[in-house]
Amino acid sequence: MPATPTTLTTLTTLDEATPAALHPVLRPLPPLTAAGARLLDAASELFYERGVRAVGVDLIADTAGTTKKTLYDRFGSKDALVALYLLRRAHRWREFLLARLADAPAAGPDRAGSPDGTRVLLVFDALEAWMGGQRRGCAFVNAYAELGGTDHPAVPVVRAEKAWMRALFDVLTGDAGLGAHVHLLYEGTLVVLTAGAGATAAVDARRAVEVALAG
Amino acid sequence: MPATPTTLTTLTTLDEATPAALHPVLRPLPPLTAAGARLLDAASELFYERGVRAVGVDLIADTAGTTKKTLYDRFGSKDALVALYLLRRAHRWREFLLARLADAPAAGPDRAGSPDGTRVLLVFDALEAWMGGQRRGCAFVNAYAELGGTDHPAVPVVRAEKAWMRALFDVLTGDAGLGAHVHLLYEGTLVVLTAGAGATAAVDARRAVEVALAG
DNA sequence: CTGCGAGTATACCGACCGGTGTGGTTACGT
DNA sequence: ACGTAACCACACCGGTCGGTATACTCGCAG
Repeated sequence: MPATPTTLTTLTTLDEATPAALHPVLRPLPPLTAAGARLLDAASELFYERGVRAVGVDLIADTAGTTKKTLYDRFGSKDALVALYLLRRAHRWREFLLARLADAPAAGPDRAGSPDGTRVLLVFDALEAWMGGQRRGCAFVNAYAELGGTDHPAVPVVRAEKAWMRALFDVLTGDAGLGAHVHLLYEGTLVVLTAGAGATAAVDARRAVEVALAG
Repeated sequence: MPATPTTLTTLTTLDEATPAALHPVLRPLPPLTAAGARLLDAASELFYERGVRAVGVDLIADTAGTTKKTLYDRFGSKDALVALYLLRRAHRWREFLLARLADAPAAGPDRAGSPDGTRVLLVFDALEAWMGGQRRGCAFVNAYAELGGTDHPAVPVVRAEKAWMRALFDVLTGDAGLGAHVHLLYEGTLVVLTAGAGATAAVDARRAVEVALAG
């Protein structure tokens, strides 16, 4: 029984998928001052590329062209900055994804025999475009790997993001079992794209999704 | 094109799955002195539970009831100790898994219509037994999350482990496409078991594997 | 008896960690 | 003219990081 509420599984249509209304952890982003925005930008890139614990606040402040003082005035702590980094990334990924899905024909749920290029496959297309050949994988999985055993404020953000993706696949497929199957493929694809030895993960994933939808 | 050789994909029978012969990275484990074994044991638990970067060498030496001097005399560096931790874990997981598979009927490859309880499902049973309700997930994925962007000696160990699992699924299914599908489900299951919000990952995975094998 | 590998104990190193404090400079709203 | 929020520069804090050095004890094989 997770600490965060799981009202997400009641999601039934894409229109309800505005994250803030669905999950208190996925609150709207706070406004940022000029230096604050530079700090969050610098921190986001450094955190993603090198890991959360490997990046110190001095480096963040220097990269942003500002000072530690300003960092702590704006964000209060490094932990809060980490949580905000993941929160903003989750928002941006959802916007990126929903914008692509909004252009889809999107009649009924995606099942066997639906028109080619189902919305589920669009998610995997979006994932590939989002990743763009990067080798650092899923920011949420990475952060959880570093912080999972703690009560760090970023942990519930990670769980909320994963729950939202699962709920999205449930909606797109109209079937909880199928949604779970595709969600497992989605998470597996992210891992193999990153730490896998072969380069065929993307095409493997597409074929697997097609098999799952046809089953 | 990964730096490590990928001769693993030529694996065709389970008998060839002795890791040392297959992949130079998965070399046999070096012998350990008494204090060395205590150090590696302590380091393994601490690394897995808290993450590689979050654990200092002082803590490892104290936990093992020895000193930093001995640690550096035996292992040379923290990086080498980390790589050895993952290497030993990979060996133990493979032994655990292959022992369970050796008891299976194991006629031909697992496909649709094969006897209930295929060997592929045995892998997922073994995974669940191996994890045993832990919430810290895959040690290799976690380590890669912390070290992936570097040239740390543990990185090739992680890639070799993932490549070996992929090759194993290819052998068990007798079909590269199907092996890829099941491997994605395997990696996804590990992630969702760990960072997922719901507790149904294990049963979801079993059902998804059955669908994949039947497809 | 000697040499040596293993282990213990402890002190030390420079670098970096997250976080705070002080003081001063802009720009803006009232 | 005044207060205030945002920002910068810089010094400082205790603690921890990975790694090294010195000196000593023990068991064992030649």
